[in-house]
Amino acid sequence: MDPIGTAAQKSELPVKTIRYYDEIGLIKPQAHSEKGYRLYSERDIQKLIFVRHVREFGFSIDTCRDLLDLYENPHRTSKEVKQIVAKKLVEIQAKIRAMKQLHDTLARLAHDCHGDQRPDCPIIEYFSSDQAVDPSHQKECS
Amino acid sequence: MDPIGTAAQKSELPVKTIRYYDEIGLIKPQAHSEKGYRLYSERDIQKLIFVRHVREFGFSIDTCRDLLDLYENPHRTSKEVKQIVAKKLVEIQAKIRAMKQLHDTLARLAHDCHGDQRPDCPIIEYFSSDQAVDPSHQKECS
DNA sequence: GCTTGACTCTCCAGTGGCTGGAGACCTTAA
DNA sequence: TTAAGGTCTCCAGCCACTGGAGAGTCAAGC
Repeated sequence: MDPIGTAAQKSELPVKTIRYYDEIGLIKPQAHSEKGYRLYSERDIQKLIFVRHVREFGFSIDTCRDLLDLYENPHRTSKEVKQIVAKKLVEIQAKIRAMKQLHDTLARLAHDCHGDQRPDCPIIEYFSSDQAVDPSHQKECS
Repeated sequence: MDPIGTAAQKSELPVKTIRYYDEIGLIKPQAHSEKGYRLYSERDIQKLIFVRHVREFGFSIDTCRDLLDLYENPHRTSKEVKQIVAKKLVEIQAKIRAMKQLHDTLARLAHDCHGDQRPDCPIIEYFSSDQAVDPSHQKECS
């Protein structure tokens, strides 16, 4: 049973984040010391590592909850897990497409811009124009 | 001189957002009515549209401020504008690369997962393993 | 003139997922 | 015994809004 600092080292998560996960009920320490210190079991630390990985893939805390439930449930089906991941894959694909559009439009504008001492600038003109439209029709990272 | 609702229609921004831009000093209305209603000039509305476009490309409000200054400044150099865009392009490229990594890793895991009624699941195993590393070494959209 | 409905105002709270800091308490080693 | 470091709770802030309450204002129709 490790105090929070040790759990932080083992899980490679900040202490603050681990306390936050406790607060929101994502991962609660198995026990508390007499003086109220959080005490994390090895199993708890495995869960912290699990959540860190899941978060690194951009899943929300809510999805972490779902995946953690599946992780803990011996009667889970791989179908459930795969569905969650498949949905995320579609999201990621959409974001990549949108960001490529943003990139290409910006790159074209930058290419057309002289980048010299004169004020004339197709980039500014593009942002000013009434016709300019978000090329992806959705915001980056939204 | 339009009240905020009309400015919202013309700029295609929510009323709340326009009030927020006033509050943070990004775009202040040219005038106020006797009763304290915000009144936006055509120039103000052009700035709102400008900022909407810039935001749609994922630039921060702070960068909007910089670009708005350049937009307003007849002595700007296109070099300054191009530098800002070039920096953003590098950011976007990095994010696209990172997201592609995430995508490919997730896609591989999904491919390897049977997605049936059994609990065995390479996705869960990957998230559980101590060795699993964020393939991009940076979080999505951070 | 009166009512109705749409518009606007300010102020406060919430979003997600933390992060930082204050101030108090606890533990451990020299 | 003292100092350093760890931990606790609580509150505030980040970004860029968004939602809602409650009050005031405006324009149209009767």
